Parts: sequence; structure tokens; C-alpha cells
Amino acid sequence: MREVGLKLTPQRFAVLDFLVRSREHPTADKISAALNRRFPRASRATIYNTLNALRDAGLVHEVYMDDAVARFDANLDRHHHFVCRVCDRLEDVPFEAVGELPAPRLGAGHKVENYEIVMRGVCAACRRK
Amino acid sequence: MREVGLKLTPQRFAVLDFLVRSREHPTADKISAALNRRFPRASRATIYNTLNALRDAGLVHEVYMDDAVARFDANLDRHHHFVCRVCDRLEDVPFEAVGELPAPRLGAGHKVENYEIVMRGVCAACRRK
DNA sequence: TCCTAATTTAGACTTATTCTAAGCACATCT
DNA sequence: AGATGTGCTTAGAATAAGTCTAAATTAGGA
Repeated sequence: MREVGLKLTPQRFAVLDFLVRSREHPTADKISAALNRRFPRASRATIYNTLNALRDAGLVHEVYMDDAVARFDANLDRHHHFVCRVCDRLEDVPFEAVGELPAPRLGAGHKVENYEIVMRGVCAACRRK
Repeated sequence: MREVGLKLTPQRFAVLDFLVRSREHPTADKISAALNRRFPRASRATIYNTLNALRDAGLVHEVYMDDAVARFDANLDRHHHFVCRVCDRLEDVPFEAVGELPAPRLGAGHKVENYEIVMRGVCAACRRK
């Protein structure tokens, strides 16, 4: 974290640590709830400050998916997303599961710098029910 | 609109009409501002009620893209999206510009019902500057 | 025309997030 | 060690997007 010019405080460490261990794209609220069950506690403002700082430093990604809450993801590998329409869970899909796309022909000279695929459907767990 | 069981009020007509003519994925706020410059006016609650009714009826799509505000789109053809990182504009990309994707191999038996591609980069207008 | 359920409305409310101002904490200089 | 400064944390106030409520209005069928 220091490499990107951020002081490493216990709160920041706890937030990033939680995100790295989590595969569930937690919201700020989930992160807050999880942290405040143990040490160190962090105020709401700190959670948001930290998440914004981490995002600006490129250490986490902020994603919006089908609703108005930000979700955070410490997976920096290139990947796609899968959203289950039953349980609403958001899951990473490794880039290799799909492979490189043919460069799309965009009429008016837009430059595509990167892309991601958002897949929707029913996840394995929900299908079993 | 009647076909989907909705009474056709002037407010509803105005909202849908505005969306159909618009290619810019307006937010509720933009729609509200546009409508309230002319007849019929619509309260904030009506704008939201109408947008939700139209979305539930499948006449418009609600999309969230990189921030916490809903944008609406009356383009019902299958399409992808392009987001300009300079002007933040959100644009539809016709499905044919990319073509069908190879079915991704999703480890755990998820069922992909559909997908969209979100491309990011710089749009033609912003490139010219 | 009349009726009724559906719709509209203003304004209160909720929820997610940001801002503010005050206090801490730690690194640095002396 | 003591003084200083910058950056971090905090509680709580403020904002923004969207929802809810209850009363008044209206679309569309009988």
C-alpha cells in the first residue's frame, strides 16, 4: 500500500485484507459490518475514504451491477462477470473462460481500450433447487 | 402500452416518447428536467413510477454503468454498450458489430441466459480533441 | 354519463455516499 | 524529549437518488 503513497493504517489494512480474502464483491455496508465485529473498528467515513483511496490507487475495482450500490473487488486479473438472476450474486469469470474477442467494428472511430462481458443467468447453486 | 396492461396517461406517453427519441440513456433526473419544460408536467414520483412500470413491462431497460444512477434505454434490440472514459457518455453498440460469442465454459454448471459486452475507451468526438 | 380502480401529486422518508470540523498519530526537525 | 505538520479517523450533519404515503384526480369500461 505504501508503494502507492498511502499510509498503512490498521483500518486500511483490515479493509484491503477483507477484500482480498473475499470473493463476493461486498458492498461498503457488508465490509463495514464485517470489520466492526472485530478489531480494528472503522467508522463509515473511514470505510468509504479507504475504499475510494484504494480504488484511486488501482488496488481494488469498484463495480456497479444492476443496482445503485457500489461493490468492491480486489481481483486485479482481467476477468468477466456473471450475475445470477435468482440470488443476485455477482461472480468473477476468468478471462480465459471466454478468450479474446474479435475487435468490434465501431462505426465512428471510437477507440476501445478494454472490454468486459457481463453474463446473466442462473448459477449452479440456484439451479439445484 | 395498453397491450401490457398500463393505462395510457399523458405523463406516461411523454416519458416513453422522450426515451424512444433519445439515444443518450437519460437518467430519471434528465427525463424529469426535459419533461418539465413542456406539457405535461410530471412529479418526481410519477417519473419514477412510470419508469418502473415501463421497465417491469419490458418496454425499457434500466442500466447501471459505473455510478449509482439508473439510466434508461428504450432500445429493445439486443445490443452492447460503449462507455467513453473522457465524456462518460454511454452508447449502444449493435449486436452485429461483435457477433455471437463462443459459449463460455463456466466451471460449476451455471446457465448463461444472455450476455452483453461493455466496452470502454474514448469515443470519436473526444478523440478529435 | 357514471363508476371505480389505477394514476398522479406533494412532501415525508430511506438509503447510500460525501462532507465538515475536530481530534489523533506518527514522522521529522530541533 | 518537545514542537510541528501532514495525513488519517471520527461522529454527525449534509446531499442525492429513489421510494412511500395518503389524498385528489383521471382513464377507460359499463
